[in-house]
Amino acid sequence: MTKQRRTIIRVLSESEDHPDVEDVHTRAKQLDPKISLATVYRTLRLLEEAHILKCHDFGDGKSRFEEALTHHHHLIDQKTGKIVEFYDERIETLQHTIAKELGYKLVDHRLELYGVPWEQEKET
Amino acid sequence: MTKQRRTIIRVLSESEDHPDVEDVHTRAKQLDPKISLATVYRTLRLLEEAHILKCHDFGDGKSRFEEALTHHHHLIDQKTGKIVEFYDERIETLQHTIAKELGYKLVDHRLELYGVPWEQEKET
DNA sequence: CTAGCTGCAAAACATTTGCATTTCG
DNA sequence: CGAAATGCAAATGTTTTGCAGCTAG
Repeated sequence: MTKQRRTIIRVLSESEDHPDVEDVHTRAKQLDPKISLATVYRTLRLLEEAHILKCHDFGDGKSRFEEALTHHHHLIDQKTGKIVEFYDERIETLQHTIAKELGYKLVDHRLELYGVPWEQEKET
Repeated sequence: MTKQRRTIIRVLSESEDHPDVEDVHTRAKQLDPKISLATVYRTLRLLEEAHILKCHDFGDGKSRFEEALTHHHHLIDQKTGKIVEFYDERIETLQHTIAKELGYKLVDHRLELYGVPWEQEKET
């Protein structure tokens, strides 16, 4: 448990959004200016493997991280890029049912909705 | 409409799986040995933008492609890497409902299930 | 003290791009 | 012919790694 790891954990626990690695590095440097990008990468991977963080890929080529405190999914606002978190028991149940119907035990799942604010369906 | 593009389209329409770019390039070279990787990348992007192909990211860092003939989702077998395709109206409906409840019009969505064959839930 | 972590710079990937050349229509 | 596509190699962006020095316990 080094100073750098504590710093990175703190950055994530103080983040309300879904920062990418660069973001985490920038925020971490605020607290410890000489922390390196490699350490950020290594620590994030470590924390993800320990199921302390969740890693997402929202379509841009970057990995975004958040604490794995609660299980939830994301709706990405195509207009503004805003990310709305949600949890819905009906989805959870249905996914287990479907997996079972296909002969599988559900181990994990990924769900992302992409939407535009209602009443605003014009294209770019 | 060049020979290379025809070749790449043919490769995809003859593929039953979800090849990554390297796979497509390898298969295309069978038909036209001097086709370049850059052309494969350019053409795949083009076909995706034309909604002729769908691009997926199943967790390894590679883009995998398939024809966009039918709307469906994927269950990835964690044991064997096998990909099972499925379509379920209940999921479709529910996703629209949830988006609407959050104040959004659903434009697109991504769903992947990760599972292990039933009766075989041991870890690696 | 010493196993394990860090920082740095270099390497490894997947993907994109500039440009001279070729091809399609 | 002229616009658009190709091939090559170099560039890009993200993530990983080798290694010497530093740190926590």
